Amino acid sequence: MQARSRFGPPWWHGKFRGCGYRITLARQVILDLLAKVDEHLSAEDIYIRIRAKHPNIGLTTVYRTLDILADLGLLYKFDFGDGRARYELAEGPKGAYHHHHLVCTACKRVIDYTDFIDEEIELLRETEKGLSKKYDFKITNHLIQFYGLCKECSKEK
Amino acid sequence: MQARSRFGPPWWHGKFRGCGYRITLARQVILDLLAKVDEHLSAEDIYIRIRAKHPNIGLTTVYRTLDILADLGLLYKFDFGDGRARYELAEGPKGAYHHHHLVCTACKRVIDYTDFIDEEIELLRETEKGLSKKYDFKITNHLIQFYGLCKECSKEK
DNA sequence: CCTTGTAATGGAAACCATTTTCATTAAGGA
DNA sequence: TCCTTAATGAAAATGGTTTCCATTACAAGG
Repeated sequence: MQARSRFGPPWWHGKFRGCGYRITLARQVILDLLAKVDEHLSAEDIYIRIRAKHPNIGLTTVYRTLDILADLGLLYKFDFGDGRARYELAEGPKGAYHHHHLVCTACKRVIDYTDFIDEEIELLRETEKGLSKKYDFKITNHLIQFYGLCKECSKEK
Repeated sequence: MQARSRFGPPWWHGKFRGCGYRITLARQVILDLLAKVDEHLSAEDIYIRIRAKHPNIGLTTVYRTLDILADLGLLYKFDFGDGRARYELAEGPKGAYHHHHLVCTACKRVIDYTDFIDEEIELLRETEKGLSKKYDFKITNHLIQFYGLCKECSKEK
C-alpha cells in the first residue's frame, strides 16, 4: 500500500480536498496507521501508537480526525461494548474486504468473519431497497454483529 | 398485560428468583414501565418517568436493574449513537415481536421494522450455526441495524 | 516564493453517562 | 418475628469524549 505513494498522492487526498479539508500531518499519520493495521483500534490506541514517532499529535486531534474520517465514510465506528469506540478503515488499498463481527461479551474479543458474507450482503441489499422505499429512508450503511462467548470464555467457569 | 397479574405473580418472577435475585419494588416498577412502553428508553428516561410515582427510586438503582435485566436476557441494550444506552424488553406479554432497527444518523430517530424479518432471521440462524462451529463460539444474540437519513433529515439542506 | 485568511492543533478544563463507595434499608428464608 | 445479606440511594469518582482558546501551519493568491 505504501507503494502507491511513489506514483502520486495517497488515494484519499482527492476525496479529502473535495470536502474542503486540509491535508495535515496528523491526518496522514492516523490514516496511514489505520491502513496498515487490521485490529480495531480505539482513539487512545491510535494516540499511543503514534506518540513514539509523533509526540506532538494530541489525543484531541485524534478524536477530531476520526470524526471527520467517519463522516466522510472512510472509516467505520464500532461499539463492541467495552466502553470506547473502535475504528476500522472502510475502504482503500488494504482494508477493502467486507466483513462482519463476532463479539465475545465476556472478554470483548472481536473476530472478523467473511463466511456467509455474500448471502448476508445479498439479503441486506434486498432489505435496504424495501426499507428505503417503505419508510422513505436514505440508507447509507448497515451493521451486523453476533454476540456470545468465545472459545476461551466458554471454558472458564 | 396488566391483566395477568390478577391471576398470579408477574411472568418474570420465576426466572428472577431462580437466579437468586430478590423481587423489589424498584425492579417491578422498572419492568412494568418497560413492558407498557414501545419507545427505546435510556436509563435517565426511565428514572424520570418513574420519579413522579416513586421519587425514592434513585438513578443508580435504575442502572443496576437494567444491568441485571440485560444479563438475564430479559432486556436488550442498544447503542444508537446518541451517547447513551437505550433499552427494550426482549420478550414478555407485550414486546415479544421480533424486529430490527433503522437509525437516522442525523436526528437519532429510530424506526422499528419487521419487514424481511423472517428472511433475516432465517439467514441469521444459518450463519449462527456455521460461525458457532467454525470459531467454536457460543452465539447468544445478534444485532442488525441500518443507518441513514430519515425522511425529515433528508429534506433539510 | 511570500503573504495572509482561516482551518487545524494541543493542552487543559469541562462534560456527562455510568460506576463505585459506603452507610442504611428491607427482602424473604428460618 | 428475627436475621442474614442483597438491595438501595446519595454523593463522589471514573473515564471516554468534547469544548475552549490561544497558537500554529495549510494552501490559495499575488
